[in-house]
Amino acid sequence: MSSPSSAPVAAPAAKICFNAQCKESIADHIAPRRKGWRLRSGEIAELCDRCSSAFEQGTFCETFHSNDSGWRNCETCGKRVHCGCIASAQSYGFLDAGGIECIPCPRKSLATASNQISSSLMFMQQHVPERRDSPAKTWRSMANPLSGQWRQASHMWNMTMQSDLQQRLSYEFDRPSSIEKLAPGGRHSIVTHEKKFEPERKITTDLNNISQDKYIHGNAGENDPMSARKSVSTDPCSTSSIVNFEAKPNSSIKLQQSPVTKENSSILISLSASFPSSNGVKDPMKLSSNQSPVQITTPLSKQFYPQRMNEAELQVQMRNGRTRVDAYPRTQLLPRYWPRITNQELQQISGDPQSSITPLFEKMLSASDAGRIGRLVLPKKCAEAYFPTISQPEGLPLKVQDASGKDWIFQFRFWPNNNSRMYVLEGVTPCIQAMQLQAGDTVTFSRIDPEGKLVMGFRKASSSSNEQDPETHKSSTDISPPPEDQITSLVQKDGSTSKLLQVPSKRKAKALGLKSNCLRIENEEPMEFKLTWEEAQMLLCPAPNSSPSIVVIEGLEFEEYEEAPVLGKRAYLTSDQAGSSCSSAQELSLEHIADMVSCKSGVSKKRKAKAKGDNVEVSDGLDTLANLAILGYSENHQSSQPTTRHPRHKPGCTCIVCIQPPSGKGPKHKPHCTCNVCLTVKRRFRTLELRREKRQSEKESEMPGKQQSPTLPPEVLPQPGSMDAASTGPIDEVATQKVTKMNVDAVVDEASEHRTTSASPLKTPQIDLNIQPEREEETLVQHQTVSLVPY
DNA sequence: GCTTCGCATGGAA
DNA sequence: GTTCCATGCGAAG
Repeated sequence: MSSPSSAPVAAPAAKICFNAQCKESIADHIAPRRKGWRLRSGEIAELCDRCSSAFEQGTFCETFHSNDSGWRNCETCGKRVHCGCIASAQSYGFLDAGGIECIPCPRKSLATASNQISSSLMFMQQHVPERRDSPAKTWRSMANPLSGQWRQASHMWNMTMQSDLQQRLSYEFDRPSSIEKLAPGGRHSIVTHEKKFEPERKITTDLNNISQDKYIHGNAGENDPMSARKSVSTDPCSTSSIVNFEAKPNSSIKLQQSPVTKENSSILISLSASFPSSNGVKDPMKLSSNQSPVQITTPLSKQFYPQRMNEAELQVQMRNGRTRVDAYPRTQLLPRYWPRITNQELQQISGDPQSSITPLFEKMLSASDAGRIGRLVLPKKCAEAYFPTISQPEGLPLKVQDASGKDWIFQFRFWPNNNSRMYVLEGVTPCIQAMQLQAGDTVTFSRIDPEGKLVMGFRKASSSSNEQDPETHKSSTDISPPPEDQITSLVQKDGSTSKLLQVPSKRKAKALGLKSNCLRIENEEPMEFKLTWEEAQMLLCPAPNSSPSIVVIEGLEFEEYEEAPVLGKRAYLTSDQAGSSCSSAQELSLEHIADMVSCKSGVSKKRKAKAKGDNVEVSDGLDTLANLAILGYSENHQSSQPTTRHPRHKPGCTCIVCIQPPSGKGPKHKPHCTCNVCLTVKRRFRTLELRREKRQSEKESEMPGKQQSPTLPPEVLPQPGSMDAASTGPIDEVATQKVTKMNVDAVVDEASEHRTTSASPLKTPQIDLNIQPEREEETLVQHQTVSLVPY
């Protein structure tokens, strides 16, 4: 350290220590200047010896800023880190799951940590009552699917003891309200952590936090050998007991003796550790929609339903002769049930920024789930882990909120099955229909805290198709967060003329019902669905029950739809009852068309019953396939939330759909209107016109007298005057109107972007915005006789 | 005859 | 071998 005695001899060479609270003079001709932190200017702060030493030793802020605000604790080692000044700005990093971590932490030995975890858990295991049904299966991370860090860490935990411990500790684990309720004032709330470094402080936290911490930093046992301190409190509301696992600073787990042996008592176990919340407000594993990145509570907990579970149920949680805690390994959910909900979905569901949402599980709908029976088979472990305990087969009604905030009442029940139970949610048909779900789609169950509300979200097959097959989690050590944006990026990078989507064949095939004739994918290899843009366009039809509003632009009328177009209906047309291919709209009967249009909810049961044949099954599968062409459909498509946003489009999109106000709202368009909507429509129409002319001229020059596409054999080419290549017969006007009504943008948007962009002043008396751009030459000709726009 | 309910069955994990 | 669960199927309404 420098001292005042080292003051500069020559004044011009003297400098002042950059530390404002020091201001020691530095004489560079006596001793080289010591470097400190990097300044915003890019230079390095020059410090005196004393300050520099403190900085190098990491005690600078402790010395000079101890009373300042901004102190936080490293999520890993618990060390205090000052986050409120530039001097320490590079001494810590933000964790994905929230909180901060001092830089040296990740450098610590992982192997050491792993060993210590083993020993710790072994020790704990010895003190936990034996389970009769403790499976000797490898525990797989149930942890936050968005936390790659934790998932990687937990993946190293392939130990039975972990599994067992996890099962024991999971019960009531992340249920702050219940914990607080059961042990009022006894411990810190999970949700409200304060960040102070208190050696013996007890903070309920998640096992995953601790395990993660141990794994990453490996200092758990180094500085603080495991010590046990019994801390048992009796649940005031039931016979449940609370077992606290406490930890000193820098230790991860301190074993508490498990006191619970009563057959009919429940165990409420929590872990106490000195790893305070990262954000100082909420549990780091909790999600708050206003947090970014999104943090999710690990789906370990047994959901508590104070509003439903009476005391008797709490006390009598035996099932099949087993106690509740011994019932089943609640946390050993199969990977396919791991919630892989995306940030967007979570935030959409959460709504209230003050609430945190805990993804519980998800399930891909089977054919029977999505069928008419109205029974959604629940994975047993999920049902027992996250739903209320039911002792009678009749079960109880369960209120579930969907993503749009609508409440649904399902009957949560079970029936005996092979000395076991089969859990179902009954009465889900309306909800599934409202969500337009089908086999292959995924429903997600989450819980919103603190109210404990069950929320059911969904993800269309299009959104999940690119997600990593959960089965791969078994072997993969590199578990990455859910590819929430994969779909988008996929399409964006292949957005020219085709959408490439991959479907995990195994899962898909299973979800669609191997026993049935639903779309069955035999190949283990990922199946690629390639849709040309034209094909995708042909899948579009107006949303059911949506009525267009007419917008007049330059004397032309356009139909505007509030709801996004429905995709996948082309698939319905591809097979008739006889199984023959039908690719032309005019071959449809009116009934088919009506079925198609009323796909949302207007299909009567009888009609659906009649459609039980291959036709519908094929359509189901192909509908799913067709839906792959959409992005974010499930997220944005909420019939209860009117929007003009096209499902493929993202915030900030300036396309015609996204920039126009909802139908019936906003200013009326006049022929010379110069609003964005009108300008866009005009520009794109001109583009189409120009392209049509260009192609016509090309055809005439290259193939005079021949009106067919060079890529198609003559036998499949449209006859003169036909609507398009797929339309070879007379056109049912009603059918045409229904089939071809679609959002303006859905048709012309990509046409203008993927094709010529030069403008043309050409106009035609009628603009058919329902044309297929590849066929616009024929379509526009057809316009002379077929108008889809009501006058 | 249709729908719903409850259970059984059997393939898959 | 056990358990789970998708689905079939018969009985009842």
